[in-house]
Amino acid sequence: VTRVTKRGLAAEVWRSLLSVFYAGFPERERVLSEFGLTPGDFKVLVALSEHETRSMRELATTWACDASNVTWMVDRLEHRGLVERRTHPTDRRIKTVVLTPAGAKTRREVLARFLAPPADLFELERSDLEVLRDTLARLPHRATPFDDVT
Amino acid sequence: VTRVTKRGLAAEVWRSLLSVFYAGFPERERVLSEFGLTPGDFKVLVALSEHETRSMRELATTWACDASNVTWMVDRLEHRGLVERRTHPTDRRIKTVVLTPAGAKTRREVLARFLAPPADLFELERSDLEVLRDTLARLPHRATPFDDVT
DNA sequence: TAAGATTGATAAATCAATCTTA
DNA sequence: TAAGATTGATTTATCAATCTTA
Repeated sequence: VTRVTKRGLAAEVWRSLLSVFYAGFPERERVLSEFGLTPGDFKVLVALSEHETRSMRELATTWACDASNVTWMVDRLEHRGLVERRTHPTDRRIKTVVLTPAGAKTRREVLARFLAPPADLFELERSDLEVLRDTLARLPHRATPFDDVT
Repeated sequence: VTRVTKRGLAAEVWRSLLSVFYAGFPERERVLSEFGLTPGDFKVLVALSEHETRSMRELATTWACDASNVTWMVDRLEHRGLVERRTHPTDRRIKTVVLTPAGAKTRREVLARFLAPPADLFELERSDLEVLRDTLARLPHRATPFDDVT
């Protein structure tokens, strides 16, 4: 009898998932240029939410990029009127970044495109999708930058 | 009775998959800097395989980036001795990019890290992983740039 | 004429200081 | 001292021509 290791199983599953992600790569790039956003701009928009604010440092660690990069990305978004810098009420070192109404709108629109399930998923039967949903629900829950988007 | 649309189901599934994908983002960035590869370098390495060659244009369309960008990325990799440019046998306009033995080795090593399933997947029971594997196997098969990696 | 690739100019991201406040 | 953020210099990536071959 063939004995498939748990590691082997996980590897097969991960391959399938990666192929779905990579298939959508060109489309995601198109969406960004449609909205006139650089990958960096997008990262900042996503990491912010309409109800929570983030500091420059938090934005940098969220995306594993340099703090100076965040300064630059927020500058661009601020000039476009999509975000604003505020000074932290108690710690004057911290700059807090908040979405403007226009920024919240852009964020909703671009995320709606990103969060739309890829066409391949619709190829599955309804019952298959239910199985996937129920099984994936048992994964440890990880916070995402788009948890607030409905 | 609540009626969940197929679209709603797919959206839930996609959210779960995205959260897994985004959780691994910082780690993937770390791997790249460990190997001294820019995201562009990585894209070229992945898109090549040990048995197939790709033209500059094919590399550009695979990753939805500009052809001039590919010129630049291949330059860097060629200086590091990881790839070589060859002239196409019949069409002298085309430059074919091939992996050197060192490039093939680097590609295997970095892909081994990228293709390693994230720790969260191992949190699932063996039976859950089997269900995922079998269900995902019914997705339409899409070629990935790493199909050749075992 | 058009496709493939490169070059040169611009924009964006990263790295190494610097400045401010805790 | 150290954390948070910014500035300036360097590296990468993108955009607009240019060059070569089909």
